Amino acid sequence: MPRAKYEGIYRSIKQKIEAQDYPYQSLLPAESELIGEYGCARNTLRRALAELTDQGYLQPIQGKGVRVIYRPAGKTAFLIGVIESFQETNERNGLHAVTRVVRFEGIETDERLASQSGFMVGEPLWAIERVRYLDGKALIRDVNYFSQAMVPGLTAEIAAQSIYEYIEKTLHMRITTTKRRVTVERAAARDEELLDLDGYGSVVVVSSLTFDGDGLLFEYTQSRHQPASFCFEDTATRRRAPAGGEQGR
Amino acid sequence: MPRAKYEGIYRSIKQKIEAQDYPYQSLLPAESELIGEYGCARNTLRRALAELTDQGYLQPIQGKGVRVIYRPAGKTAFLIGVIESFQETNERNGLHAVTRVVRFEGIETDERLASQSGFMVGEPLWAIERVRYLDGKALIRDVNYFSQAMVPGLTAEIAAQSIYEYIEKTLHMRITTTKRRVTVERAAARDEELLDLDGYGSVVVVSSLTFDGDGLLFEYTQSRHQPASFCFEDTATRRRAPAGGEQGR
DNA sequence: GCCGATTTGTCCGTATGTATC
DNA sequence: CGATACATACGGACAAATCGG
Repeated sequence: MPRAKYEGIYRSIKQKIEAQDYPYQSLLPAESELIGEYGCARNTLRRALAELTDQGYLQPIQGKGVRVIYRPAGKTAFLIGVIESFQETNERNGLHAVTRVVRFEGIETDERLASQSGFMVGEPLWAIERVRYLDGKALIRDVNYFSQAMVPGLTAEIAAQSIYEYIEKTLHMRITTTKRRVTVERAAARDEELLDLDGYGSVVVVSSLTFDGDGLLFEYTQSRHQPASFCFEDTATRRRAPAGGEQGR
Repeated sequence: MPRAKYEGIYRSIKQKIEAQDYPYQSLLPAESELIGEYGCARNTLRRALAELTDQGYLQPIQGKGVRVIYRPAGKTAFLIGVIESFQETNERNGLHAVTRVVRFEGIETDERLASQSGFMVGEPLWAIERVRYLDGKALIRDVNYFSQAMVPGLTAEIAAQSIYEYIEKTLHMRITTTKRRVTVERAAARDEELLDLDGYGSVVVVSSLTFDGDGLLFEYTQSRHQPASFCFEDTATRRRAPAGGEQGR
């Protein structure tokens, strides 16, 4: 069960929202009521609500209440603000996935890679290239670089399964933060060769940096997607002032 | 000035990180020290740190400290988890932008639009189509639908400037939450006609729903980008367990 | 391996400010 | 104006993880 009380509350409310027990556009019961229901302090409840707000489920309105702005959506390739492995994503969406490893070797970080990734020049890395098939079509080409020092004992066999599972279950390492950047590039020759591009001349490139539980970089990955199969969702909130100057109003 | 104390602390620390006063990979001073420095309660400081953690600046490590994982990056088209208007984005990046309105009319929500956007069938909308030029090249085609009831008095002239500025400054309405979805589509005939696609046969489509301060939907937009000029960043954090079951470990 | 100091994580209770109705 | 609801801030208590002796 959830280690933390606020997390249990978070899950409970999230579940009620998804079940439309708290329907779209309705107001949640007041904080004071929820506090009674869950038997917790105000701060604890508010922490749970804050998380749901960040994920685009709720919208608090001062002096009025907390509005539900979640609506059931179609299946998507990514969850909002959450790290998921390729495996996990497809299991969640009920798809049959196959991975083929087309390259696996030890290399040393060169200048170009260092500037892209943030690894030190000369640091030994595992360079892995994999093609991901969904329902028989080659849709994603992943190029991973893992620190050899931080992820020892990696093999092509593990790469064919789930590297994340190996890292978490076997090495007992915690994956905590990932920074992603999404761009679109013209398809390289190797993209054309390995992927079913279906007439698209371009690929969606998701570049990501992953940090472990100590805040140390251990992975740099370029994930190149066939465009039609790519989808990404995000929720943003408006901050106070647009950076520059504060005007009175 | 920042209304809230935690926000001042947030900005101060953020600025020190960006100035590499707290360098990449270093540990922040302990909470107890920062509390002394800012003269605040622990919770207040922690709120500021939490925000920086969400934005990918910090990585807290229980029992150890808080690690800085921010590195100065190149200019990007979008900020992480923050709502910005087209105008604001380009001012921040020092680019010269021009907007041309190619369509402006009142319509009623039909079935198809209702299912995409969440507006009620029959609800009167403003339908606006605009092309955005950066340094003389047509890079973005925006198709906006605004609720007439919630955004009265909209004109083509305002659309040529900044609709968000009109909404916030004149209507005194607050923009609070935006849900975005990023996909890639083959270029439509109208994309080819209006945009400088530079040989790309596809466009990046950012569909977004925007809610006002009361949690009510007032805008649905499709923003179609020339692929080369598109960039999107995100920071994700790993949650406890992958949904399914809790295994002991 | 244990213990104690340090540091972050969670939770509580309370007081005050501010927006809505 | 008062009642209600969310927003901010404080201070304290204990738990859990890390690290060094």
